[in-house]
Amino acid sequence: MTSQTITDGPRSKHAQLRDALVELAVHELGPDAAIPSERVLMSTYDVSRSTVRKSIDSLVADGLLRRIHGKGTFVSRPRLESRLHLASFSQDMRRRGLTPSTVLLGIEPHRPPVDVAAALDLDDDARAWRLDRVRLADGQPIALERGWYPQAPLPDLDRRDLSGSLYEILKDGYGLGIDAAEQTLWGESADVATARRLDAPLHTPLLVFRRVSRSGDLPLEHVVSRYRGDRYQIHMSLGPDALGPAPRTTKG
Amino acid sequence: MTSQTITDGPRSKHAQLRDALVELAVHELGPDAAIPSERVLMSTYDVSRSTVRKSIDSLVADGLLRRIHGKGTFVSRPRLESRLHLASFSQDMRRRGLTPSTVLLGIEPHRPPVDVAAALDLDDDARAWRLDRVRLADGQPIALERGWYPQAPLPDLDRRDLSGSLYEILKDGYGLGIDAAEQTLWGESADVATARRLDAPLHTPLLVFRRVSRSGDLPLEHVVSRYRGDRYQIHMSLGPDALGPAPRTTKG
DNA sequence: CATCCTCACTGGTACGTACCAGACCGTACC
DNA sequence: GGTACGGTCTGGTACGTACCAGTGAGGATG
Repeated sequence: MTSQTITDGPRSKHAQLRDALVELAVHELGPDAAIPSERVLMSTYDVSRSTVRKSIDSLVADGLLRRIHGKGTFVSRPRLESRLHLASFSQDMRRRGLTPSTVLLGIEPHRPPVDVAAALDLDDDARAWRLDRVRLADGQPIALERGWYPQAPLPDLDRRDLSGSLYEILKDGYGLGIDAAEQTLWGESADVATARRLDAPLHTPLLVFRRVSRSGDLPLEHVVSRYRGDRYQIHMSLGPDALGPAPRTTKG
Repeated sequence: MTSQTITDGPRSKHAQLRDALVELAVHELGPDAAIPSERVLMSTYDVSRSTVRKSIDSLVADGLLRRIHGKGTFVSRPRLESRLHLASFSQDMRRRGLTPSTVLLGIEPHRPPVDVAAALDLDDDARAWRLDRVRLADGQPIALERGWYPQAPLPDLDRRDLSGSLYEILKDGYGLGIDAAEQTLWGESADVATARRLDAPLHTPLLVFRRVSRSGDLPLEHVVSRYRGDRYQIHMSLGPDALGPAPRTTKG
């Protein structure tokens, strides 16, 4: 029984309930199982129905649950859960039913390398925040990230709480929501420093993402993330709408 | 003036309001403009605030609007069109400006492993074609593939010319075009046999794709491809679209 | 036995209310 | 002039109520 109670506090009730439902769906129930009805959840957690619905709404949007009118709300098949889209690490992990956390290694202003400066549209002598973090899922190290962020639009970034979703800080703290990104992916093998940070053996295969993210036309992030290839997988659905009208595969 | 009234009827109010807001945001306002506040929209359209919020919620989820607490709700910049590609190796390489070629290692009927049989909807004792190939780009080995194909819908597959695009054979030879796939990607490190086949050093980082492809409801292919992580990169454009992954391969 | 109807569930829509929290501006104060 | 404060905008959270609509089981009816 994990029906922890929902309390008033800094964390919203629907966020707490959402976590409880993820826990329930992933760890106690399984794919295709029905979760308790909305009215049952109301009394179980002592919240209103609109709060229950808001929690479920977000999990449906994330693909973890699906609703069937007149029948109930059900846990989705895992393979439909994770699609490759513009998600932050935190969102990504929650969608997989894992609890994200972060170890902050450091944030300091530095002069970025030329390729980073070019990607962020910075002058050669400009400085930028250099943020190093280890990202964990259920307490296990998954990824090592080095991100670069321009200083001008993001003053005092070093005074923020950088243990959570940076995308939420950008959006809620600066009004700069990430809405597009270009990403390149390749493979590497872990060197000594990376292996130590990820608590992994030397030469562990890594999935390396280089991402440049924008808010509108403004480049806000250049981040290289090294994921443990043995613990992290990417799922993609290549659906029929991806093919376009032509019978042969689309180009460009 | 496009403030059409919201009426009771078969179409929900929040859906009508949503359309009205799209019209307003796209055709009357523009990027970065503020839409009327929620309380103004309430009285303008004579609906409750929760209905207003529900309409805005869905447009925020779609990326058309963004909210800033204390300031207002604003029209987003148009988001990237992102489509994914269901490309074969041959198509993929040609798009990169490289010449694809193939070394056929062998094709034989075998009893597939249980996970493969399950993915292909085969009985436990059924046999399937097992096809091993090395894929090259401009003469250099890039990927090692092991594919499984059901025998029943694909008689005489072993008599075809398997040095080119298998997807073209399926489509032109059997009338079975691949129109959907599920793909999973992770990292591995090359073992001795794989390294030799790819003419690569031991422990070369690999990008491993497992793909199950379908023609309609019929699973036609289960293939595991091991790409050299140092020679092969994947490039993708990511939009905020929750539905829309968008791997777009480019030259690495 | 088959069919229809009712009823008790499920989620879906919509309302109104209350209060909290962030952003901004003008004014009073130092 | 600069600062602090308060009023008043903004969106955010949460409650309760009412009723509509789809589903399915079980009983009444032919």
